[in-house]
Amino acid sequence: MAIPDLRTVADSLRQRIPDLPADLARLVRSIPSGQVVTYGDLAKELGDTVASRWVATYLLQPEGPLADFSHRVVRSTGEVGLFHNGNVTEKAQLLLGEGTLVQNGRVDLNRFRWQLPAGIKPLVSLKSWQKDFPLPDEKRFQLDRLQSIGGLDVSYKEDTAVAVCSCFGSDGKQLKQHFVQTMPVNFPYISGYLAFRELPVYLELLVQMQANDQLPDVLLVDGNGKLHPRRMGIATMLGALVGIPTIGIAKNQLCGTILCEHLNVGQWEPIVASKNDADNVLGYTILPHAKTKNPLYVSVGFGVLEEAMQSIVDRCFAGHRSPEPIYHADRESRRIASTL
DNA sequence: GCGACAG
DNA sequence: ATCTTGTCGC
Repeated sequence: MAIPDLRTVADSLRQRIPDLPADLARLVRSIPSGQVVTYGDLAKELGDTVASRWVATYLLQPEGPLADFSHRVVRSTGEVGLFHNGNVTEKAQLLLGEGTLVQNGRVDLNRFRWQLPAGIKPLVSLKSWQKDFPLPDEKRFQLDRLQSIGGLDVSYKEDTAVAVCSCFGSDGKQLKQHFVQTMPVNFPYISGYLAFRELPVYLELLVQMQANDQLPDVLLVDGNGKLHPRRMGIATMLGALVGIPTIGIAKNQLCGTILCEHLNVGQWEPIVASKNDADNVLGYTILPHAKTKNPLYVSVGFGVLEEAMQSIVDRCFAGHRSPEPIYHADRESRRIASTL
């Protein structure tokens, strides 16, 4: 696959990403006085209950934009729950003032629960996009012609993302140069949907690198590839969008089952879909060195076979937990974000 | 109460 | 990811 014009790719991707905070705001404002919904009701209406945590933290922000409405959102047990200003008594008083009975700190959901109207569920659309994500023909990856390895990571200063791509030689240890891209972010972090938060800034970064004719031969991405509930983590989506081989490198396990009971340093151990589906290898876990007891979770993104993936990642280990290109991108993006 | 979810 | 004081170890 030839590398497409990334300006076009970046623009069309951004158009397909929903405005989740606006969708949540519309739902919360639609709750009538005298009625309540739960955090999970809102998440379900957005399309995935996994978004419950984001819904709760968003509504509980101290100076949040929905402060005038969020008292109508309670826990699934009926408990009134926390309030954005820390004053749980005020939340109960506001509910009582609207005619919503609060007894022993709880609302009777059978009586006061508002049925949110069924609408377009943005997270359902994103899930089906991931499930059917178009995977172009993979360029035959030549390990012996590998010249540059890029490491990608993002840090944040409030709602500004700072993405860095650190370019290393094929030895995986020598830094050649690095590129930086900053962009405001709107899409929240929701487990399983990381790509929709971080792809826009990555693509803008790669647009810049393409203009300088400095795109690496392979990209190590902070996050997962195939090791994902829908087998479509950020590394896979990014690789398929830009036509560059990618590898996903995560510091925490998102899904899957590790069959072996003990990890030996430097040894690649498979992560399978489940005990019942033990032939379905989604990725690998590896302990980079004896100093850390925390392993990494590595999976194929796009356009790389597992053998080449292991060879590339192995040569990038040099005393840190993360492969050097990712380690450098992480440190540099964090440093720049802290100056904003 | 338990499980628990990349960044 | 970020927030955040002290603390442990090389």
